[in-house]
Amino acid sequence: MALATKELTNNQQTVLTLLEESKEPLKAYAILFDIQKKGIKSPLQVYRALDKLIEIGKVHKIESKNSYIACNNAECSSKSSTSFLICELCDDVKELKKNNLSSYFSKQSEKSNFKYIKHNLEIYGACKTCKNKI
Amino acid sequence: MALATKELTNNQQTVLTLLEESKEPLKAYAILFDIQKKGIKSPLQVYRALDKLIEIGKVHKIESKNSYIACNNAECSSKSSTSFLICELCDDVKELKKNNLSSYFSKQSEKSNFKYIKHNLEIYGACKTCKNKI
DNA sequence: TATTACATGTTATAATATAACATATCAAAT
DNA sequence: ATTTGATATGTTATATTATAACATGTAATA
Repeated sequence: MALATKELTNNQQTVLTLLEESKEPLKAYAILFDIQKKGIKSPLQVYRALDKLIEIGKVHKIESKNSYIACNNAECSSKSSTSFLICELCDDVKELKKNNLSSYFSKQSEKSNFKYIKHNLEIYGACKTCKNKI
Repeated sequence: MALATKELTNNQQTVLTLLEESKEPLKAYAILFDIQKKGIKSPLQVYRALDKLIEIGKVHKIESKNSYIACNNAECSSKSSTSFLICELCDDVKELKKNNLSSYFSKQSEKSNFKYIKHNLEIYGACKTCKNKI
């Protein structure tokens, strides 16, 4: 069965739904806390679901925040590469979509004789709503 | 006294020297292990030294690896922003220096109505030495 | 010399993530 | 229909990364 249509397991779907409904990135133990009523009892169950969801591109990890965010895969420029805009005032996180960053980074990398495979970009600043407050 | 010439404390200098002499990024507890003979006994002493060194731009954290690397500040394009080339084969890490990434990201961010302040970029791929092995 | 701002030392604990192992599920191959 | 292989689960324990809290020290300065 094709990856795209492969069904998720219960645990994976439970974690994904929670992330999709969340307005903000969630930490693993926050996820655990929120879904204990659905039968998930241990951190490992959460981490395993996250690992799988990340692997298939449904979820990304925001490394500098140890947080996880659901991805609208259709609009995501890449399964493995990630680019985020992180507001330092309100902690809002948005994905930078439909960009040419990969090809740009690939060229930049070549200058250092480095073969680009994927990237993680975290841009910190002020979001639309907060930029006026500065 | 000016920041640039401000002297480091013993703990800070000990941690910085270790990182500067290391060929690879080090984790906090690896640092602790390596310098226990120099009187540093607790994780907190390491983390505090790292915090300060990061603040003044002498050290960067590689978020996706929970590792720390010394920075040759003179060549570093920015104290607060970081850009790394990380080899997935040998784990070698190099800083991307003298680049125009900040202005590029600033423009990209504007398209999303986001005010750029700083960034962290981690590019994964194959380094000069390893790219032939793929 | 009192004040201020950092830095230190120490113990304890919080937060994040994985190891190890026994079972279970389920589609595909025989 | 059964065996196989790959993957997921449940569970307990533990490893790894990082901070809280608080008492003390140090050194420049007002």
